[in-house]
Amino acid sequence: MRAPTFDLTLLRTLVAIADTGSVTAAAKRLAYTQSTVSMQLQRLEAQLAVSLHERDGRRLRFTAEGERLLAHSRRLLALNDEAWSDMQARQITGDLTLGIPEDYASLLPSVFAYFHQLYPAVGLTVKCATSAHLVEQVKASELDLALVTRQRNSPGGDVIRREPLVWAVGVHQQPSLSDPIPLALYSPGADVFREVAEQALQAAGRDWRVAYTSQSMAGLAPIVTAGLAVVVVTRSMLTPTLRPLDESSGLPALPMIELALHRAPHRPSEPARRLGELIREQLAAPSEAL
Amino acid sequence: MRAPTFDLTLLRTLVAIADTGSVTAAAKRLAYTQSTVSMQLQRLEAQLAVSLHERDGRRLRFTAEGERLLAHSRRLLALNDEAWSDMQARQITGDLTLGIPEDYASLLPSVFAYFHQLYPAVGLTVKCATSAHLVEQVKASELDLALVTRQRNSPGGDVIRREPLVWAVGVHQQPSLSDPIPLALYSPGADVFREVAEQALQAAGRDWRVAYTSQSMAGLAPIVTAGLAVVVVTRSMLTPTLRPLDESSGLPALPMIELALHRAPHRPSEPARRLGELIREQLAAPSEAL
DNA sequence: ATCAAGATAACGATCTTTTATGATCAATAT
DNA sequence: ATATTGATCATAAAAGATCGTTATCTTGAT
Repeated sequence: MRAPTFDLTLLRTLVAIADTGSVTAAAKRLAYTQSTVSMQLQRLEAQLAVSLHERDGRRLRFTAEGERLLAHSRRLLALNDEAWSDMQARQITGDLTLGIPEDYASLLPSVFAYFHQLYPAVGLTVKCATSAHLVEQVKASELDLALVTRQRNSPGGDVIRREPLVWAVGVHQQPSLSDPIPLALYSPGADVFREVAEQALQAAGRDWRVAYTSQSMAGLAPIVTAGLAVVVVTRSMLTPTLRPLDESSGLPALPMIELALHRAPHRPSEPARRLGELIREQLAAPSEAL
Repeated sequence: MRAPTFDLTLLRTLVAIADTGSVTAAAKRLAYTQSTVSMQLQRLEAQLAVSLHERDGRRLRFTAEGERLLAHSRRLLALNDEAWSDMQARQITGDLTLGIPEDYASLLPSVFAYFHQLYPAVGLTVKCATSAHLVEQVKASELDLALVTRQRNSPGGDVIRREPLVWAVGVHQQPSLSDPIPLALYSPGADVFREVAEQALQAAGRDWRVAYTSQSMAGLAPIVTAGLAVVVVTRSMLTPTLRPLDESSGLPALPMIELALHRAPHRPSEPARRLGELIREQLAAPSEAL
C-alpha cells in the first residue's frame, strides 16, 4: 500500500482559499489566475477522489474532509517552510562582528547559541566596549552591529527593548541609606547609568558620594556584595548576589533605559541582517529575570 | 520572504537514493529510469542551489547539506503519508460485524476507539456468543470477523496471540484446595477452558467437582469472589477482584490458549480487512495486564 | 580492456497555466 | 416581481513548461 504524495503547491492554494474565503482572492494572493486556482482545487479533489468543498449560493464551504485536509495541509506546509528555510540558512556564510557593553553579555548567550544553530557557517565575533565607543565604531563600519544603551547625545538605532533601572545592593546587606548615599559606579553605557542616577538623586534633593568606580561590573562586585555601596543596574542584569531595592528604601525611582541596535551605515550583509532580526525577536519580550 | 515548496516526489527519490546507496538501485525501487533519478537529484540541487552529494570514485556520499535535507525529507514524507492515509481512511464506509466471546470484550475497547478514529464512516457491530457459535456464524457469513479462542475441532483462522491460562480466586480468599477441587465454570470458548482445566487436573491425578456453572463470567463473579470455587481465565481477563494462583497453590499448570481471528469465506470487505489488520496489530503484543 | 554506473542530449508525452467565454448568483433599480 | 448589473466561479481550447524515456557518452573499477 504505497502512499502517493501530495502536491504541496495544491495544498498551499487550499490554505489560501480557506484563508481568504474565495477562489479569486486566493488567486490574487498567490499570483495565479482565477481559473488556475479553480482547477487546482478540482485537481486536488480528483486526486483524492473526495469532494473538499461545496457551495451554497455564493458562499464556499469546506466539507468535513476539506477541513481535515486543511489541517493536514497546514502541518505539512509548516514543516516544509521550516525545512526550506533551514536549508537556505545553512547556505549563509560570512563573518560578522557585534559590539555590546560588557554587562549585556549575560543577556545574549542563548541568542548566540540559537544563531549558530541556524547559521552554522557564519563566523560571529563579539567585541565589548562602552556604549559610546561602540556607537562610534559602528558608524565607522568597524562593527556590523552594536547593541547599546541608547545615548542621549547619539540617537539612531532601533529601540529593541525598554528596561527599568533599579538600585541594588548585596543580597545579604542592609546598606546605610542616609545621605550621602554611597554609590558604586561603572561605565557600561558610557556613564548613562551614572547620569541617570545622579539626576534622580538630585531631583529628589538627596546627597551622594561616589564611593567606588570601576570599568566593569566585575570590578565592582566585591564592594557591592559587601554592602559598602549601592549600584544601578538594569533589572535583567540582576544576579543572585544582587538584591534590588524597591521604593520602601527611600531611594528615588529611576527611569527606563532603552536598548538600541545600531547597524553599520552600508547595506548590511545577510548574516548581519539575520542576527539583527534574531536579536530583535529574542529580546523583544521583556525578560522575567529574577 | 515566501518560502518555496518542496516537490515531495523529489524528496522521495532522495530518500530512496540514501536507502539504496545508488542512483540505479533507487531507480529500480521507484520504477523510474536511471536517468530520471539522476536528473531528479540534479533538479533538487538546482532548486536549492546546494550540492547535496559528491562522489569519490564510484561511491556516492551525501554532503552535510544532503544529510540535513534527508532528515527533513523523512519527516515531511512521514507526515505526508500519514495525511494521505488518513484522508483515504475517512473515505472507507460500510458496515461490519465482529463476533467475540463476551469476556474478550474487555480486551477490545481501545481497539474499537482507535478503529473509529481511523474509520469514522464505518458502522461497527459487535455480537457476543460462544466461540464455537461464532466460528459457525463466520463460516455462514453471518459475521465478517470473529475473534475466538481456537477450538480443537474447528481449526482455521489466524492465530493472533497466545495467552496463558491461570487459576484464579477472589482476591481476599484463601480457597480450600484439597480434592475435590471446587470449580466454577463458564463457557466462553465453548468449554475450551473447561476441557483444558479438566485435562490438566486429570493428568495431575487430582479430583474435582463442578461447583458452579454459568453462561458468563458475570454470573460467576460473586461465587468466585466469595471464595467458594476457583475459576480458569486467561491472564488478560484478570480483574482487580481476581487473584491468580501460582504453582505454589498445588494446582497443575495450564496450557496456553490461542486467540484466533476468523474471516468470512467471501473476500473481505475493505472495512473488514482494516479491522482485521488493526486487531492483529493491537493484540499482537501480549498485554501486560495485572 | 571491459563492465557497470552515472551523466547528458534530444525527443515526446503529459500536465499546467493562461486566455477567453459562458454560467450562476446576489444586489440594485425599474 | 422582474430585469439589469456586477462579480464569482466553471469550462474549453491553446500555448507553454515540465518531466520521463530512449539512446549515447563519460568515467571509474576490476
